[in-house]
Amino acid sequence: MAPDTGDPAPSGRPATSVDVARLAGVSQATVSYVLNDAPGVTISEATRARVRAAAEELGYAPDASARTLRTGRSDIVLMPLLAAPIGTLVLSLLNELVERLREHGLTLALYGDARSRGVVAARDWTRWRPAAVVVEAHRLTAASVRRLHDAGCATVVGLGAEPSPLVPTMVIDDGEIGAAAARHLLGRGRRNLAAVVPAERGLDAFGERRLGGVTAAAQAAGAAVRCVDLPFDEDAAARLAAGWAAGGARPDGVFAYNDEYAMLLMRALQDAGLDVPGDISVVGADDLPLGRFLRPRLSTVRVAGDVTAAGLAERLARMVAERERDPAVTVSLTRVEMVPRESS
Amino acid sequence: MAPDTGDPAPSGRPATSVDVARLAGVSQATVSYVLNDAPGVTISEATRARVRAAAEELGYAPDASARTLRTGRSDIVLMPLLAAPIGTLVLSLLNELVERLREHGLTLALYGDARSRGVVAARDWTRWRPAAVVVEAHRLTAASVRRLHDAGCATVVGLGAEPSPLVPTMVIDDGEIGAAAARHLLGRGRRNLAAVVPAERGLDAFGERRLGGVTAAAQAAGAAVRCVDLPFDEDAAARLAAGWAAGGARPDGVFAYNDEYAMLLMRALQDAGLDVPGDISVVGADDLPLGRFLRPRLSTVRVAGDVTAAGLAERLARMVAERERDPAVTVSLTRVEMVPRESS
DNA sequence: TTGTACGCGTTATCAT
DNA sequence: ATGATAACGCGTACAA
Repeated sequence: MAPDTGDPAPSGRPATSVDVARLAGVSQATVSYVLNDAPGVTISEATRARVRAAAEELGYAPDASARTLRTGRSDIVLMPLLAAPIGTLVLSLLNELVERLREHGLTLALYGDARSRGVVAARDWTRWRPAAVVVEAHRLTAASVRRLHDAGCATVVGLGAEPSPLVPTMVIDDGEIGAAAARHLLGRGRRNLAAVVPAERGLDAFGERRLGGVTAAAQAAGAAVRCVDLPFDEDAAARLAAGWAAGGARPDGVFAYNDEYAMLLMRALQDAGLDVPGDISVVGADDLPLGRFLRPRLSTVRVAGDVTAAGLAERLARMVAERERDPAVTVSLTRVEMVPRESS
Repeated sequence: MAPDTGDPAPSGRPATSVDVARLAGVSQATVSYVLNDAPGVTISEATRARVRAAAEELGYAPDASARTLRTGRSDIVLMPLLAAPIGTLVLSLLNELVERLREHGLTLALYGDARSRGVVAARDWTRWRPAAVVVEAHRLTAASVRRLHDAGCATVVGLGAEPSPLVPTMVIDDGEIGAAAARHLLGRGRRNLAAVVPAERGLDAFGERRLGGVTAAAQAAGAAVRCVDLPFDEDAAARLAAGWAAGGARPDGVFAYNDEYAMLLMRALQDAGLDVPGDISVVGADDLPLGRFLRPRLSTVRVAGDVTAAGLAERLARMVAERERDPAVTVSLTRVEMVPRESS
């Protein structure tokens, strides 16, 4: 561990701008001007240097609350807790997103209040005077958006399946995922489709959307889709597969909610003596690396391949800077791509 | 969408405690006393009711920065960005952890500065006067811990492979994972072990630790361990498997860095005509649900099965309340459990 | 460049 | 027993 040569004066409380001013022999105002590169003030280079040296020597870092209190706006991007589905997408980017936001001077704060919405929630969110609030669009109301703006929030960004009429939205279109899978299966000549979704639906509107996409695409092609609720459980999958193996109304193409469900299902089908894709084609979603280790390799729908944390952070920073409030603005987080492999 | 009956007066800027005082016909101080249930002051129930009603009517929420500025401490738990390995464990709990922290009045803020450490980093972290900082222990130094405490931080919690001499630590003991796997393989009569770890080591001291555990356990039993660097890549795995199938010095038991590596490896071994576990036993780590869908089912080492987000939040809240600073305090986040299945 | 008012909630001190 | 007054924390920005 390297020796830690930090503050030469690790004494008592952190230094304030007054301390810096005293050490540099200038006024507190000058310190502020220099360190913020304030426009419209002229300060000699010599003074600037003295101030900066003093700040460095004292290890000065401006108190965020004091600055926020004065300016009425913090550098916080507040993300009230995301419900599971959106969470998985964003969470996978989280590590890098945080870092990238930092490069734009923004701090990500997570807020845990999954159940409240509307103005009641907005009251809470405004307590830190965030520069931006990024939240599932369905938790917003006209009044809550107004409240956030009134509190100095530069931009309120919605997340959801479709553009919000209230705020600029980042759209996560799960319907398109199901649709891509369905079109693929139909293109392979499958006419009798099934969609396997988690048994506990309603918990996530996610599966619902993916299912909706399948249905729409199939109907457009005049094909049938049946929906199968399946707990994530080997026994349940085995029962389902046994039924299909026994010859009951067996689909010839299945879209699974995600790759994990696809793997569960494929395993069960094979154990029941069915051939994949001979008897039944299987398509998953999310493109887990593990899908390639199956035999046959799992076909899947890849999502958001080109949505990078850097890009998101960049976009967010711009929306803050420009106080973007136009509900017509939408950013699509889901670029969907079918990845055909051997299972279909 | 429900109608949003929030503030009856959605006017201009958010209400302040002065507004509440005026409406309730009391002083600003009284508002503070009432809403904070201040001890040592006596205020009539009638007044309390008036204050609360006024606050409710105005949709009053105290400004967090003002409160922080005054008290010198915020309700923020700051987690400077975590490097990959620890990230996966914590990240999986993140959603719920955030919510649970909220129940204790704490807000989680993520901070993106992965590369700085010591006092330089601590300066940055103190800007929000966090109630707690939770960070990888190796990024701390004596001076930085002092700085954090000086800035009012109630507790600094380290994360790491071993207890830190500086702060109470949450220990993630990866060595024990490798050791559990090795003991299991040895107990199955395997004497010629291999550990498969990611090719780009050093990037994560994680694999290093798991490997160390394997080695130690094997040595204790007088068995051999060879270390194999493997890129996460089907071709590389195929080449490795082909070599072993050709009869070269083939191990009879393999511990893979994690379940994903185990799946990659098992697939390659089987494709190369080797029998698992007949020729080679395979053990992974992390207990991914998908391991059960392999044939044979994947044996694995389960980690942190009983570390819940609620428990962590509870612990953290207590450490804040008690200003826990004793480096002797350690919380183990890794309870390791061998889960034998068919692959070993 | 500097003096100073200001933003808002907390708490010690003082007055009924 | 109840509640008001006022100082304070720290950085920012306007008037001087």
